[in-house]
Amino acid sequence: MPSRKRAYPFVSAGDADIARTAAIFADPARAAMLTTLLDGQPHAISELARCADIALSTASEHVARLRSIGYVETQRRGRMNLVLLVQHDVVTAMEAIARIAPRVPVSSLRGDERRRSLERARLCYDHLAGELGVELFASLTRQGALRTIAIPKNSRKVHAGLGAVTLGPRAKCTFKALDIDLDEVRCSHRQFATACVDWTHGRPHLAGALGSSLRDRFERTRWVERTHETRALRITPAGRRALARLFAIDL
Amino acid sequence: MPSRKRAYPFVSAGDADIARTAAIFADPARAAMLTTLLDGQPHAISELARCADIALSTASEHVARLRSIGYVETQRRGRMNLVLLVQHDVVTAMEAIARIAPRVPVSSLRGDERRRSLERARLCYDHLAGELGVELFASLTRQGALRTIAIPKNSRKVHAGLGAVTLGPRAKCTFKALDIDLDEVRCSHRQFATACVDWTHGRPHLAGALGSSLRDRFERTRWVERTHETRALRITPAGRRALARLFAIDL
DNA sequence: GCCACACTTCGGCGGTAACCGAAGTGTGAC
DNA sequence: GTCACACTTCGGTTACCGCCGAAGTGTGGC
Repeated sequence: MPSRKRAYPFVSAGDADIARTAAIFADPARAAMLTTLLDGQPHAISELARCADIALSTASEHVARLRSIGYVETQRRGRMNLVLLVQHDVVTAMEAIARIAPRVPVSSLRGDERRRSLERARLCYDHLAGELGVELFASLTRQGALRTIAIPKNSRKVHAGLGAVTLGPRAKCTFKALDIDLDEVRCSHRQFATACVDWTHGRPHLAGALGSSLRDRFERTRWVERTHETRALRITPAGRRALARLFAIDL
Repeated sequence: MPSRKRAYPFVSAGDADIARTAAIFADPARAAMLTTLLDGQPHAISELARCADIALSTASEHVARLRSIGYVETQRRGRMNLVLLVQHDVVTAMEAIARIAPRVPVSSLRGDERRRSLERARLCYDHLAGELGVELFASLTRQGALRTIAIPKNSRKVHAGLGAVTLGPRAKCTFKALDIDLDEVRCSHRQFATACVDWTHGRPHLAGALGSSLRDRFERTRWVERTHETRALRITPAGRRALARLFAIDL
């Protein structure tokens, strides 16, 4: 962060003000609040304060700032003030930053019930992760809906050993059956489909716009349900049946 | 930036450390240096210092930090120390941040020679912009190599009035003729193809991995040449001929 | 009316980190 | 050797901004 307001150097005239924007995400508390908001649901400010482990007054100030730049909108519900993420490109930016970010060491949740439910099925930003996400990715690849492209040998940097993800020959059919309109997904300005390595299983799950749509589909049809204030997901009986029928997955 | 080292809140355990990573980009000087480095060329530290308008000693410190986290590598050349961007996902992150960033007001370069050459042809991060970039985008769309998808009416947010960009029916043929391997381009982890609105012309030019490849092709064959220490590009006579022949463009 | 609760605003504190100049290191030219 | 030059390291300064608690506002319940 600048220690002094500087004149902007020539190179950035007419360009985007990257520094000022990155500063929004550069605070742990704000980043935690935004991460919570990535799920697309409205959250009370007090809840965001708890997520970020800061005083309510501080959280309120952060929300005011995020609102002033148009990232979130707030809506009074009784005496609560619900916060909703409305600038969807924020998701893209956070995903891109996350790709080059080191992982926060996971130490606090060892061996208990909570950890097991997170390993089973959870949200990773706004897409499905955990065993559920990993198995879905594998199934979609098996049935030819997704294709992973091997990295060419002359590539300079190998990103966690993963190639790119594109649609396979059966994509249209598979996603149509899931009521997902691929053209509409493409219209989101974020990375269309990408693989994200799961910290619980070390195998890839589907991220990007397509991953988000898939998660949306799973939630709308109540194949999975949110659990209170964690990112763990509960797979419903209907979800279990759908997984077996459509993806040959038995968790 | 944190004013105090905080315990990371629960929500981010196992997740990426977004705040610490965003902090790298959150300083105007570092952002300017990185923007300069986006062109993929090696730059001397003194040059970066000039770009960012800071003391050499400060620039040296920034480079040391960027090197310690693996974003750049340095290589001694005589008494100079050349800096090269090696973590390519940094480009993606900066592009994603730039998309949601306000523009730096462009005031200092009105009406002079420099401005005109920037309007003609220049780099926007690592792809072609200015009249050249805008006309190329239009030509590629005309000949069916690119296709822009209209935004569906129910979309919540319109991003600068632009839909997504995908390949058109003639893509394979057109890009093969340019010696661009689409599968290889797909392997980069960044957004495959996207439209970026040009600040000089208000019309889109091609960004993303494909835009970068195109720029690379134009440079390798010397259709365009860098000018010293600005992002303006000079179109060579060979480039002019190629533009007329392959794209029916006459600048 | 009264209280409880969710949030907002304000004042003041404190620590991080960006900055610079000066001194130190290493390379190249002569 | 001597000087010039590109960079590195160090010490000290400064200012931004994230933080909190306290006081203020507005809504809902009784």
